[in-house]
Amino acid sequence: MRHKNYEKYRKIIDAATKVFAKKGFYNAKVSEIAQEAGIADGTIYIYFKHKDDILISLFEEKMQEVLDNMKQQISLESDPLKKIEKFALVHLKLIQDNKDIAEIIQVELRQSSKFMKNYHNIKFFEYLDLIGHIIQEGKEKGLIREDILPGIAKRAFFGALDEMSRFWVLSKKPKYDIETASRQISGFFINGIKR
Amino acid sequence: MRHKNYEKYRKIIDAATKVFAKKGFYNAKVSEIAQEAGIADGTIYIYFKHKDDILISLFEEKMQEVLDNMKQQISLESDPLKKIEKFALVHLKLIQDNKDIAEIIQVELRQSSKFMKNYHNIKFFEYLDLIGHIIQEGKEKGLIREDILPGIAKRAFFGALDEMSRFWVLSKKPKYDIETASRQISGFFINGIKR
DNA sequence: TTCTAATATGAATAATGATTCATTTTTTAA
DNA sequence: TTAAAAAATGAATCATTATTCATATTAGAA
Repeated sequence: MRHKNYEKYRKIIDAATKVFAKKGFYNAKVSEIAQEAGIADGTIYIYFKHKDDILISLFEEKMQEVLDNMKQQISLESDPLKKIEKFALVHLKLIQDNKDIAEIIQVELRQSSKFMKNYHNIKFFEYLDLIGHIIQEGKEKGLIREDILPGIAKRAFFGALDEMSRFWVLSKKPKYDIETASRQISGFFINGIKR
Repeated sequence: MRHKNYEKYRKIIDAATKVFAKKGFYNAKVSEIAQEAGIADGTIYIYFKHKDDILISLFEEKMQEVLDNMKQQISLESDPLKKIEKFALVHLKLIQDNKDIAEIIQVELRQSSKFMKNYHNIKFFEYLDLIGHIIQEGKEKGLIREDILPGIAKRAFFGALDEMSRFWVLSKKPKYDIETASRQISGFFINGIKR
């Protein structure tokens, strides 16, 4: 699919991002996406098999961007504890600069587990594993306590950031600025796990 | 509504819990809920205004239970740091013993923000505030650092627990047992915020 | 330029499932 | 015991929308 006419494929993805973010997957009409993209309803079915397929593709595209960006930013730091700080900051910045992505992650990440039992969200696991690897590295360098389980810690840290962004997405006026929130969260996470 | 015949009201709520948990709100048919409850489709509309109303009522009922249970359990501890440990343990236990509730919280808590912009989820905020109050108390007693912001910390802590339960709900075989997970999470949270 | 294949269109289809309501059953109280 | 009210039933309605497809447009090759 994605080769024929990449421009139009992108246009549909972008339109769908907006519409899904505003209405949620189930309340978004395919015709709205078409309208937002400035094309006919039927055209969508040349690029995507069905509505679900739009969501999955969109999610993977977005996650890939996020992933690439995060990897790049993290690679600039060498100290694992600094990497964790950076992760928090970059994640929350991303959410702030791109609420659509945040909403999609928030709602659709949960949806997908329900309406597509078989769709395994590889990209998301990769994202989680970025954190897992940092923690592993920290343990190896003796910076992080031996008893910390990366499988739990990575989820806890992601969950903390994710809940914070859920809050932002919902409230009109963010109560805390990115730097404060990110400093607090990575702050007590790091204090909590360091040797 | 909820006075006429509380038994049947409960029966519908219970049926809906099962069906929503299995299929998710949008894929759950009202007729399935009726069937599960052993009543006619139309009967549901005697007790609830519409499908959304079932979800909202159900959510509030469940949250009330969770809230009462948690308050009770926490009150048994006097040390704020112990209360935090207890919170994690009770939360995760609840999830394990009652996956239906977990799934509803996971998916519908997010949904609701989308499909009912006006529905403000008071019960959920109350739950979050339990954590907030504990942290406040800990600060007052000089057990928790002065610079910790309860508004951020409570969300981070809840988020950590919630992401952990998401993982459980999704995976067939839980990889970590409740005690380990809860000890880890409350462990590094407490280490992270204590003075 | 002209023909063909690839794309795009959007009106029509067709399935779905929430909600209603005329009818039946059950409960209440006189 | 009986009549009125309340509760329950489930078949019929009715709106909603994803998807299809016959037709039209565009692009590319010859």
